[in-house]
Amino acid sequence: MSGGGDEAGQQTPTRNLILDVAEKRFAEHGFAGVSVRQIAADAGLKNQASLYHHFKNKRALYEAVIQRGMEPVIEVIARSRNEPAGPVIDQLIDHLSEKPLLPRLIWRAGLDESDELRRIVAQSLRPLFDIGFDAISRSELEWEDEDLPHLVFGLFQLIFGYFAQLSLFEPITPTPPDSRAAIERQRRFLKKANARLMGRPRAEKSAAG
Amino acid sequence: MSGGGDEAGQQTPTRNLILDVAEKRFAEHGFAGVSVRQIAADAGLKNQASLYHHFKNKRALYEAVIQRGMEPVIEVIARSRNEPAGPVIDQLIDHLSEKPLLPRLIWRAGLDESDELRRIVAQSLRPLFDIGFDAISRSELEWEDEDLPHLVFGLFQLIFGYFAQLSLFEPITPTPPDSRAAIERQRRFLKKANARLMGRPRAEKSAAG
Amino acid sequence: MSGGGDEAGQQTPTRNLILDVAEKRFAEHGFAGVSVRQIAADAGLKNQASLYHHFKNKRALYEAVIQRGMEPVIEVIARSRNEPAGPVIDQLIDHLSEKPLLPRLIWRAGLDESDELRRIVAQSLRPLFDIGFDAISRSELEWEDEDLPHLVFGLFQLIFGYFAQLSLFEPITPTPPDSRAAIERQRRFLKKANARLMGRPRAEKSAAG
Amino acid sequence: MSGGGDEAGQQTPTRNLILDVAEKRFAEHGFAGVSVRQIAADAGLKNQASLYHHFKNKRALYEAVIQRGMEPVIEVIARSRNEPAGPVIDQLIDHLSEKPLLPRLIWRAGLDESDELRRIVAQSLRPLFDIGFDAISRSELEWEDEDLPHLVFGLFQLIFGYFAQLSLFEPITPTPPDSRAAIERQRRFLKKANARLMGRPRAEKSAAG
DNA sequence: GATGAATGAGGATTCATTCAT
DNA sequence: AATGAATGAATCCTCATTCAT
Repeated sequence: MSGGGDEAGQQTPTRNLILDVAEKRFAEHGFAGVSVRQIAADAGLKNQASLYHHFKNKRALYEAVIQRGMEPVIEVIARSRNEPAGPVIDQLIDHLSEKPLLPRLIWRAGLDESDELRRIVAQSLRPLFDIGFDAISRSELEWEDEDLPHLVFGLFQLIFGYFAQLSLFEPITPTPPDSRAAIERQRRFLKKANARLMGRPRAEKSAAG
Repeated sequence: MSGGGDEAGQQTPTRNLILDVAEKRFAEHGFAGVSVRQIAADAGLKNQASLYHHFKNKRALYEAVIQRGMEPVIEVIARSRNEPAGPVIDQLIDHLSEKPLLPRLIWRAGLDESDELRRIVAQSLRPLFDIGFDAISRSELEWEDEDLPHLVFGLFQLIFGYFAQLSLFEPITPTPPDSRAAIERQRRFLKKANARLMGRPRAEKSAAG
Repeated sequence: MSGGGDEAGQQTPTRNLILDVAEKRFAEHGFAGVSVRQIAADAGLKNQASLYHHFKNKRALYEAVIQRGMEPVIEVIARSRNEPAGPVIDQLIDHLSEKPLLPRLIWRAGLDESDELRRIVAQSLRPLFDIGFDAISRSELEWEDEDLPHLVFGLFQLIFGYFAQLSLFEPITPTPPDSRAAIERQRRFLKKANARLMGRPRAEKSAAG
Repeated sequence: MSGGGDEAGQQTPTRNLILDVAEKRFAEHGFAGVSVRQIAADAGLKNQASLYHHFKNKRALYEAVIQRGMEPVIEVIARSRNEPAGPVIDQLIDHLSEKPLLPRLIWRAGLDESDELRRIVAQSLRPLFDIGFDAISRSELEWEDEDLPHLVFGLFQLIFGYFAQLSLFEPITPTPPDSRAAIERQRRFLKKANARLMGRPRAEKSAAG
């Protein structure tokens, strides 16, 4: 849960600076769309060679970025074990909306590239999925067992997808999708949607009965 | 001197062949992750130069691929006007699962690149969103007006996201996410989810009662 | 004196059109600086291939342009045989200032490229040089025989150089170097310079004495 | 990330070597007529990429070549301030004949390309023109004021033109135009011509009187 | 006489990476 | 820890040219 990783991640300031700018670039343009030169330049290095002092190669840098990016998400999730879904969603939204690069980074990594990368991401998301399963199993709703993975994955799509693909949302929303207001609407929407999907209907039913 | 006018799209076989292989590559690796050389080679061209007879440059080819890819989706949607949501979902799933490259292509284009590309995609999705609005407005559910865009966008995420990010789903599903069985489960899940989100359950409930 | 050349120069309108636009481009950017594609496009051809119906290859086109360009210059010079230098200068200036591409074309060809080209140009200029020799030999001035080629070549430089390198003249002239006024000044200058160089001054001197 | 600041011109040996071979090539074939690959190869680089460590791009290299080439010319001229025209001509001839690439380089740059280049050249020649004006204004000759720029420019043509277009001179000279003998003849010619143009005649007149 | 298509070679430039300093 | 220099391979794209139609 510490993250670990190939080179254990020493914490020099330059290394962190590189990770910062790389995160930004990779989130925006993907692995293949970014050059080492650009990252080095953004990090204030006068030479690309310097970067190789901190990371074995471009791919290692990419993976370090992903790993570092996933860490806080994992923490948020870990902290939420045994909490009800509502607060988890809240915390995820808080985190994702404060670090807008993160969802795109994860989104891309899941879409992109080698098995290796996807394994990292999938593995990191595992706890989130588990929480989902837990929460569902505590609720009394008529989903069949075989539906559960689809439901969990769907919730993941709803939560992360919004922040990852903000720009596609733009044409149909009155205020910019990354505005405070829009994010709060999305928060409310997600909670309602979650409630409906997770079985509030039943509650309503019993209330109605 | 050639270029294949922006939207004209003459239908020479070579041009189509190029589009086919480019679609595959772009869907798999994204714009920056594919080289013109590779596409040309895949298309059986002895030389990259030949490709430039059909497309002004790499980007133009990419956009042509997107445009061609979006077309059938748009048709499916257009045909579904005034139909209930259920069948629309069915048709979308049929289409997306038969053309597995398409969702990833769209997903990437929405994530990626220039405003231009995103405009194409967003514009193409517009009718889908409109159908969503229509369907919702006909249902009797307690969504507030300002929630509607979020709901519509959420449904889009649920439908396309599954096919676009199959591989992230793999660790938590018993059968491969692109297997017949998994797709049918996803279909059922989507319909149930849609029903719950859209509020139809109520009708069913009352009917059942 | 007809020009002749490799392919005898049929006179189709397209061929002439190509020559026109090629002349312009070659004069402006030199042989290597122009692409066949550009010339074809300028000539309204939809395809570069069409150009090869009229000229064996790029080089042949270039030579045809030079040859065609030199022709009228040669004629002007030929007509001037046995005339005094003054009128020859006048006619040359008239011609060069009306066809501003010509001097640059010749200038470049003399500077550029293969022996072949330079031979064409040098050969075409031969009569001009001969006229120079004639005129000088008729004047009574103290140039020694071995100076004569230098003098003749110098006059060539003065006459053609002005029009070929207008832009270098720009910073030191009050009116644009290709303006009517500037050209008339250059005309007057050339005549005076010629008179001084060729020895007419003497006549003036003796007249003055 | 490198680039060799616009006018800084660090003096690494490789950089100078590149400049040397580029000067030669550019003088002979012009900007468009030379490939970066050729220059890199001539400079002993195993790879074109190395060249880009020293110059941002081909054009920057070209401009550096021009700038470096103009420098000594400018110095020669600067040193000659307030000297009579004769010695200036001598020094220019010495310099130009020892560096035979230079005149062609300048000639081409003045003929060629972007405003930028021409500005560099024109600006560099400015002092030469000024010296010309000075010399003329000290002589007592009947040129009218408005003729002066033309006269100065004419002298420039005579001096540089010979060396720039040697090959056109070849057919009419007994010894090769770049032979010692021919250059000395040109030197004598230029001085005589200068004397005649600049008004020494008068001096002769007064001497005769 | 004109054109669409194709192609080998080469254009400039950038890639990620290494190595000596 | 950082950098200047170098490099092989690859990038996208254009070159001049040919050929079937």
